[in-house]
Amino acid sequence: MLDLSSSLQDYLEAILELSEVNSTVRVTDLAKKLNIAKASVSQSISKLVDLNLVQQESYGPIELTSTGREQALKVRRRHRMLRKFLIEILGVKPEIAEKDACKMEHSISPETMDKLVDFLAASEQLPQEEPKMTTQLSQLKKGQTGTVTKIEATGTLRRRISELGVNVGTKITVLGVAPMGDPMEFSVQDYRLSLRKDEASLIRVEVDQ
Amino acid sequence: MLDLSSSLQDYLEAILELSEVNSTVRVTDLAKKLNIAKASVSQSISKLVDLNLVQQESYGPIELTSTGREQALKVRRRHRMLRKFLIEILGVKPEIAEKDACKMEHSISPETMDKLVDFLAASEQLPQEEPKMTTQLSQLKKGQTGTVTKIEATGTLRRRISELGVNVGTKITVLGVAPMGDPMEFSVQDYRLSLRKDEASLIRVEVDQ
DNA sequence: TGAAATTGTTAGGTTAGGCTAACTTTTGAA
DNA sequence: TTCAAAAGTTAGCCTAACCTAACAATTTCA
Repeated sequence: MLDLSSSLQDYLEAILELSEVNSTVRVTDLAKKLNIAKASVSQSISKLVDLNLVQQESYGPIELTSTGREQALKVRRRHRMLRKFLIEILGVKPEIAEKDACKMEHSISPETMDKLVDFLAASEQLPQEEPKMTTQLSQLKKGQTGTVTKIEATGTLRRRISELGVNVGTKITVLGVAPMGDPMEFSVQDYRLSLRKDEASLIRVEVDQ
Repeated sequence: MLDLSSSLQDYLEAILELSEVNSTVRVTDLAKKLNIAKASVSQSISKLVDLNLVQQESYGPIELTSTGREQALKVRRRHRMLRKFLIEILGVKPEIAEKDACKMEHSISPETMDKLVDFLAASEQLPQEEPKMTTQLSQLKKGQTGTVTKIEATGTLRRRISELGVNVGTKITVLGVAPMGDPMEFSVQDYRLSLRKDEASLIRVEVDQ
């Protein structure tokens, strides 16, 4: 694992986020998202290109390399875990949790992160309530919101889903379905997310209301 | 509350720590503790002097002003709380907890810190075991270790004791007693601490072993 | 299709927080 | 009491990450 500065990690994470919403990621998008001057973004991107984490031809769009994507996913995973912890365990307000997670993600060691994940897992097991009626996420209609009760995917897909911020307890809303019924577009914790229908069918949710 | 950079906060905290162990704090001590070149320390101290947080005549020892001391105590309180949280709640190893707390203390918002303190307080109340035999901390002999069960001090003194890192559950060891029986010298969480005998008598402990 | 608007880059500057080397002041031991 | 070692300061430099201003490339659309 490379030793990236916090700032560069933030760039990677932002590129990842944007690439899931927009078809191309451009300097201007990043500048707006991170609230940094275009010129500064441009310079930082050059650094990331030198590090082989990002590809960009002059004046062209920005794309993560596979190493870059890997790094970005790790960063985001930490970010989301931390936020989840702050919100669900400590009861910090979401806006503040978001900001703090953003800053803390850079100072927390892998060991502590692991313990934090353990703690989250343990606390999720505790409240054993009566079984609820659940459906596949893919069954929800546009506009409906559900709370994830179980992730039936395994292996890489399970990990990926988790990295995308979808975990037991997460609220997820259907934003829309593509013309052919696939993929589906969701909103999770303020992020947009696309999943293929067969992927969504491996996530069980309890429909809200 | 001033808006100090993390680095300057670290200096303040280190000065406070050193001032409790040494009679005077010098540039060299700080340089060694923080692992930073003397020249850099010297410069940073000038900044702190400009900010009225530290007093120093040229070539003389370093002393916190009252504002500086206040700031330093706040920083240390956050540091210790975080470390305590990492160790006691998450079960992170002390060495790692120490390092992480050091870095995280600068990125955590007051709101989150409050929640964290609440959480610690709540988790301390849960395990209600049978009452134990306790004594006043002032009754311990040199070399004995006790676990704090109650702090009977109130108001400012109570706050001060807590800021010094002494809280319910804290292990505290008697390092020695001054010739006249006062003050007493303790070791708490790797720090040295002096308390007057009458202050120590307001802390109840359960003797270890 | 070509000028205006948008997007991206370059040049040059700032600040914080480090560093080394060279200097000055203080201290303490012969 | 004097002078070498230790302690502290100053000068000058570096890097990361930001900035603005000016310039270059690319789109867009009239």
